[in-house]
Formats: sequence, C-alpha cells, structure tokens
Amino acid sequence: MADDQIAARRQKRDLLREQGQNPYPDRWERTHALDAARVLPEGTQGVRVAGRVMLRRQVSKKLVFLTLQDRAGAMQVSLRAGTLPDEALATLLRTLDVGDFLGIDGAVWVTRTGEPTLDAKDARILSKALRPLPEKWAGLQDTESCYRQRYLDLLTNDATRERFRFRTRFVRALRDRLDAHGFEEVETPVLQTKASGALARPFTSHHNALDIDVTLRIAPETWLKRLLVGGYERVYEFARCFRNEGMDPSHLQDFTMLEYYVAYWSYEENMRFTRELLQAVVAETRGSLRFPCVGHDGVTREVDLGGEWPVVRMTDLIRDRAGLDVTALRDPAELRAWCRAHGVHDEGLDRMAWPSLVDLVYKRTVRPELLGPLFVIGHPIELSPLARRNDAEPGVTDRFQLLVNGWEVVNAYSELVDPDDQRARFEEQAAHRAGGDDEALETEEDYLLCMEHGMPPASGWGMGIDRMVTLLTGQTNLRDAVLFPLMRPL
RNA sequence: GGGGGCAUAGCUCAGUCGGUAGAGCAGCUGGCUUUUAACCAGCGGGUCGGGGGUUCGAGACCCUCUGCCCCCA
Repeated sequence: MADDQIAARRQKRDLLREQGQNPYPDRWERTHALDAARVLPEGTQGVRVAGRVMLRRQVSKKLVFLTLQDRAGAMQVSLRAGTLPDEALATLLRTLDVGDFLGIDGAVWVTRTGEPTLDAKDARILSKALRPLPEKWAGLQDTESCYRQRYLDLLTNDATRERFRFRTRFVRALRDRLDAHGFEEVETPVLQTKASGALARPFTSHHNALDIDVTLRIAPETWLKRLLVGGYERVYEFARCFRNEGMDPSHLQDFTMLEYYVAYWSYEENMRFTRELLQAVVAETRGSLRFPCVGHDGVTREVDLGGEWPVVRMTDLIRDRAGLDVTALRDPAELRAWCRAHGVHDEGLDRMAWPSLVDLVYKRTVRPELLGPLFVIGHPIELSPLARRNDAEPGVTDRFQLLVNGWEVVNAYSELVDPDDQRARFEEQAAHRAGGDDEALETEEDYLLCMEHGMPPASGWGMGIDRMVTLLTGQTNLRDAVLFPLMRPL
C-alpha cells in the first residue's frame, strides 16, 4: 500500500530529527544552478547546489550516485565514503529518498564514464518528501492525474515543462513587442455590473458590500475603449475572461485573452500589424514559422505563418467551400432548409435570423477545414454590434478574424465610435435578447455616455492566448496550455 | 443532452475462453567504492473506481453510479 511508503518516509524524517537535523530547514545557500555547475572545470571546490533527487543509484554502502534536478537542469551527485564524513553518509543512506530536496556542497569531478559529477563534502536534506514520485522512466501518464496534479506532470514530463515555459516566453515576447511599439499595459475590472464586449453568457455573482449582482467579464473591450476616450492611444491588457458556456477542446470557461486598441488605425492597418507581430513573436519564441497541427479530422498538417496571409470574405468562403451562395439566399427559411438538407443542425435553428444562419453554416461546414493562416473578413453587421459599419457595404463590418487550423485565434475590427449608431446596435441586441437570445449584448448606458464625449477612430484586437499556445505546442486541447484546468471535485 | 472509450499495487502497464491477482519501477532486507532507468539475491504490498445482478465461480459478462478523454448536439 501507499501507506507503507509514506510510513517508511515518516520514519526516515523522524530519524533525521533524532540525529539533530531539521527535515525542513529554512534555507540553503547556492553558488550555482545545476546546469552551470555541470560545466565547471574538474576540481572546482566549494560548489553549492540544491535540487530534487530524481534518481538514486546505490553502488554500495560507500558510494551512491544521485541525479539532482532543479529548474534549469540536472546533474549527477556522488555521496562517497572518504569525502563525506562517515556519520553523515550513514544518516543519508538511511534517510534519503527519491523525491527529497537535497543541498550539496562539494567538488566537481568527472567519472570513468565522463559524467560531470559533484562529489559531496556536505549534503543536507532540505525537504523530506512523504510520498513517492511517479515512475521514473514513464513519468505521470494518466490524463486526469496530469490535470489534477500538474506539479507531478511538470516534475516528471519534460514536454510538459517545456510547454509551459513556452507559454511564458510567448506572453513575454508579445508584451515586449507591444511595449516596443509604444503600447501601454493596463488592468481593467473583472467584476462588472453588465457583461459586455462579446456575445457570450457570463458567470454571475453577488457583491455583498454594495448588495448588487455582478458578472465576471467576458471581454475587456469596452473598458479599453473607454481609455481611448480618456486619451490613451495604444493600450493593451492580458485579460482573464470568463464565459459560462460549453466546454470542449477549444473552449474553456476561464481563459486568457490579449486585447489591444490603437487610435487612428483601421482594421486594415491592424491586419498588417497582426501578421508582423505574430510572425516576429513566433519566430522569436519558437524558432520557426512552420509547425505541425492536428486537425479536427485527426490528420497532422503543417501550418506556415510565413509570407503574406490570404484575406477572404466569409460569404466567398461559404460559396467556394460549401457550394452555397448565401448572398442569393436572403430568405431565412430557405437557408434553414439548406441547413437541414446538409446536416447542419442546431437547437436554435428555427429562431435564427439570416446572419446567425450564415454564421452557423460558416462555423459548421467551412471553418474547421481552414488550415490558415487566413484572414476572414466581411462579417454580417448583426454579429458585430461593437464594430464599425463598412462605408461601401452597410450590411457588413470592418472586421477580420485570423484562422489557424480551424480555430479562430484573433478577432479584430475597426471600432464603432459613432454613439448614435452604437445605441441603435444595442437596441437591436436588446430585441434579440427579448426574443430569447441570452448571449445578446446588454445596453451599456455608461459606455454610450463615454462615447458621446468623443472616441477617436481606432482598431482593436483580441487573441486567445491559450489557443495560440495550444497550436504552437502541437496540442489539441486547451487544457494542455493551462497549468491548472478546472476539474470536477472528486 | 446523445454516442463511444478508459478506470487493475504509490507510478507505468499486462491479465487469453468466466476458474486461486501479474510484471517493471518504487518500498523493505542483504551484497557491491565509477553508476547512468545501475546491478544481483530475497521479502512485503490489491475493496481490480463505487454499488447491484447473472453464475458453482466475475478483474473479465449485464445494469447502475462516479470521474476522466473523445465525437456529436
């Protein structure tokens, strides 16, 4: 039983105490990380390292090799009679387990097999682990355990460690590049009285001190645009957002979106910047603009972010890929009939107006097939209540989405800054809401008030960080890009 | 909401036709001063996810519940 192993380790901990050693001392002074210690010249003295014992090879009572691991790397350590005082060696032999944190003070030598090794003159257990680690070769494999006990996944699976390091680098590179372009990073509220900025169902809670109901934000959009009114010209936020909707490999309820807004830009300038930004950041963090992605059909294809990215109208995509000219099928009933005939089903099909039907057809039949990178433009205005109306074609918005491997990773547009048009759009949304669509936007009087004071022409942008990281690390589930995904309690 | 798959020792996994529960790692005991997943000898460790059923007999077959993964809505 596990209890046997835990009991054995507790006994070893107690033995340490009996020997006058604290199994949980308060500090250990290090001179080197393990990767640095590993390349020191043979004979270097006074090298102090610390790490977790990952492997133990006990050759005899007089010689033990350990593999120590820290954040940066790993190194072999030797505990030898003759170097380590006899009493210290004896105590370690009786109390040290794989999984314990160990501090070493020693000298570098190279073994017969050429392995750089730190020979311990002093070795202290820095934290006694009471439970065994997962199997040393295979690591933690069970999907559920990897999510519930990510620390063990990180500890035993190099790929997991590297994936989350990539996420950190990716976020940092985005931040650095935006900063270099004169953007200012801000933070806006997560708790708000009305969910806004996207068509989505929010989480709700109650604010006790004010005794009001609040929602968790579904997007930071209207807050960041208020800042444009307040004089900011280039602003961004890494925003944790929450949408109380269905969970699947490409949708989490708690996710991270990067949004930015730039005054005086149109969506077309934004599109150019998007490509330059992502090409630079991906090249920097991943080394290559080409990477494999597993499609919705399970087939692996190579995505290439290099060069120009095609710009295609949504209606053209539907015409070319689904063989349906929606612009010639303006009657919702006819469009619904087409959907039924082509296996496109949805609970709300009968209530959907033309724009929603177009969106449904696009999402079901076209989008999963788009390898990308590809900019999709020409979204119906009814689906974009915060986006600027196209001057030449009032039925569509100045909007683009970036598609990669069938996933929408960026959504952007020229911002709607005309307060009267914005009010009309809110009213249209209110009608949808009255008709039972609880994803429709709520009218935000405060936002209208703000806009009436004058909002500059601008273009904004939102990117799913989790989605990009998932794609760039060859994963197929957003949970593999999130350290601690929400799990149902056991 | 519907369908499919998975759940066996702390971990990684076998378990054939329904007939006494298996291996490796980890643990314990012993050996070995140059190992690299160290090795050698021995020992201990199981409510086979929970519950119910069929059967002389269930890890396996049936029902149900729980958790996880995937597909569809």
